[in-house]
Amino acid sequence: MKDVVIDILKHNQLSITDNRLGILELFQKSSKALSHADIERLSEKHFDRVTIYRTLQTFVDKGIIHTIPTADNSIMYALCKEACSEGHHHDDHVHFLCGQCGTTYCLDNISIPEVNVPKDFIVHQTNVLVNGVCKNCR
Amino acid sequence: MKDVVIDILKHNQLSITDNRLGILELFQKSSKALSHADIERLSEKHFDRVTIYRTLQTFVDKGIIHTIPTADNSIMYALCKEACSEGHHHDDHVHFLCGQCGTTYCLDNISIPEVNVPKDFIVHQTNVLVNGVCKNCR
DNA sequence: GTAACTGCAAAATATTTGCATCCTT
DNA sequence: AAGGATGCAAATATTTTGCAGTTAC
Repeated sequence: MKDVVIDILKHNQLSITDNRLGILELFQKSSKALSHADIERLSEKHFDRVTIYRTLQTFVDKGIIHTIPTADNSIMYALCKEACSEGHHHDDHVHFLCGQCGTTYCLDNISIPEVNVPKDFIVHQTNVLVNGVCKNCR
Repeated sequence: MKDVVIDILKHNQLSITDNRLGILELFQKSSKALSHADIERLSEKHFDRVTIYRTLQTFVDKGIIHTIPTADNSIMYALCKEACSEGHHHDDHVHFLCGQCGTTYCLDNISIPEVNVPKDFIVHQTNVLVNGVCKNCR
């Protein structure tokens, strides 16, 4: 586990620090997307609020995690698949938000359907956010 | 124009006030989605910041406007189609966010494709957010 | 040793709440 | 007249910035 996390940091030319290891492990351990508040709450050692902001931003910039647009506009983060690289995200999977427990899932296996936009528009990326009830809450 | 706006308010048992008329007209006039900041900036009479918050919330509750989940997690609002009613939104259209000018469009004519989720999940609503470049910016 | 990272303080920004006043019906 | 809507002040919450001290390499 820790090795994987260290590898990720090395691959992205980031120095190995407690903070980054801890936060990245949280993502590894979690099958769900995490908010800034989740991270503050879940991490055993207390990480400074500001450092968490900066770490998350760094990870997003490096393509290690991605943000998820949610219906209630809270910011959620989740690990990217390998295809992501700096400045270029390819998270073309479906996100599912459970209205009961508030959990956000990345449904990695389900690919995004083609969406037809007007001819004059250029599509870079498509996000699909499904709201409903997850398997644990029904 | 004003008549339409007044009708909308009446249909929703909301009293007719300058504030609501003004904000609702902004949405009518705009082909794009608006943020709280947009509304503060665009409205001719200065509306109190707090009142705008409350008005937007009221409109969302009543199903007059809906929020749009954006990739950068700013909150955008746009008029709902008639099918929306209190507590129940049916905005199953595609939202398009232009990375150049930052404009959010509701592509009303383009319906949401079916998304297959795991059998254990119940789908209530699907949002599709397309990022790219709009016709004006290419 | 040096550059990058962190934590604290504080600034800037965004959102919510309470309450007295005003406006719509 | 009565209830809802507004605006102001202020409380909270969220995010950003500056900087000095610490850590990774």
